[in-house]
Amino acid sequence: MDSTPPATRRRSQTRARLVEAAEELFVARGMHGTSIEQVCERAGFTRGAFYSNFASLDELLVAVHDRRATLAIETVRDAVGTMTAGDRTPSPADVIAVVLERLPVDRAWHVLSAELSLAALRDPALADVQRAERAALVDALVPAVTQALEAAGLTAPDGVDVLTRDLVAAYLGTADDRLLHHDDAPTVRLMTRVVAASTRPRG
Amino acid sequence: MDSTPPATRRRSQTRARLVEAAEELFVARGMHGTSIEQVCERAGFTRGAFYSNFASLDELLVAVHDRRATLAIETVRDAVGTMTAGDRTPSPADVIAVVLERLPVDRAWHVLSAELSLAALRDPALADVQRAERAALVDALVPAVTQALEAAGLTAPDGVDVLTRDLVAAYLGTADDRLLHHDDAPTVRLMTRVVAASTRPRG
DNA sequence: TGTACATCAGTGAACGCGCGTTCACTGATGTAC
DNA sequence: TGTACATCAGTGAACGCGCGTTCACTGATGTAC
Repeated sequence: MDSTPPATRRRSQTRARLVEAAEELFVARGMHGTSIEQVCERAGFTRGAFYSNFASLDELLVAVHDRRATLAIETVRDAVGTMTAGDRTPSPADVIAVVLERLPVDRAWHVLSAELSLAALRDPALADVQRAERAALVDALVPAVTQALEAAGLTAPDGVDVLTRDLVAAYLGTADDRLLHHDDAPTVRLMTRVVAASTRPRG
Repeated sequence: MDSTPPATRRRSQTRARLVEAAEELFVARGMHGTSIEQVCERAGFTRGAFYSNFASLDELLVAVHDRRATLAIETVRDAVGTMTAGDRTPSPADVIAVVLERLPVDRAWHVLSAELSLAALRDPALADVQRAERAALVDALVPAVTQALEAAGLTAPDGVDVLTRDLVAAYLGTADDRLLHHDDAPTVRLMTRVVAASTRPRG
């Protein structure tokens, strides 16, 4: 997307500040409700700095998402690591609870995902970004699900990766309800149903 | 939302033309990528006509959604009616297949829903619109699900409405995949799983 | 049914601002010696 | 370690356009008689 990689330290710091400012503004007002000038002003630069680092707002959106996705993956890995380190072996319900609790899928994440979804429906390059991001999230979750199934004495006939993808879909499909009602129950119920229907006792 | 109801025939025609133009543009360029001037130009009016009929772009978005939602509900009812009229009694798989085939949840619908989701996260009034729209869709589907369960000799212990809501969530959670990969399989699989986990043999 | 009148929906011109984009420049950063 | 120089990142002013918003107006629509 960007032709020249950030060479100097100064440059990468500028990029980082622009990306952070853009993230805050995109969440608050939407990507198309945000002007390049607003991003630069919040980051403490003049508009020229933007053009020296990015070609378009879309490119900024991708950078914002790269950052978010990286943080999300790290958080998931940490959560999985914590479960592994404990004495008790986790059940599927434990995994669902822990992931729900730790996943940084808050209002901000949801807003940015919706923005990316919209952009992806209009630009194939952004569709690839979205697909890659979703896949990375699923990959990061697979070990947790695998481990939980083993602990519970269950197998997933279609494969753990398929089950994990279904769980993420269930999670995202109930996102509107969850965020607007502030109630995890529908999400937990649907995810539990998915696990029940997609697993069998080991043997 | 709008203080004065469309009184005269002329007025309601103007509104309708503005709403249609807005829908096309919102789908193509996004709500915030669309200017009031563009809407008016496409509808064949000057900008004053917009201000004579709507207070803001948000109000136009609501009008666009009201129209879409009405059409979607009608389509679903027709599909349900068709199934009822036939000789065979439908199975759950039939219901899933028919609804998937007939639901007007194409790219355009998805774009508009994403726009509404975004707007709803910033404006409680729009969140109510979104909630009502989702609820109306679920309500329209409940008879089809009820009928399919009866035909298959199944009951839904948590209630058909809950199951239907889960099915819609499953459908929406796989929307990105479905639209980007042009593959219904993940959706069908997830919905089938939900039915399997949420029903029991009648008895 | 026709005429006179009142209402009001949409016109179109005008104002001005925010912002995208460009570009000659400056001063900060890194390098060679 | 210090100095001279080259590079290049970000500045800030300038240009102009698209568009939001307003408003006095006109001519289309509906009503009273």
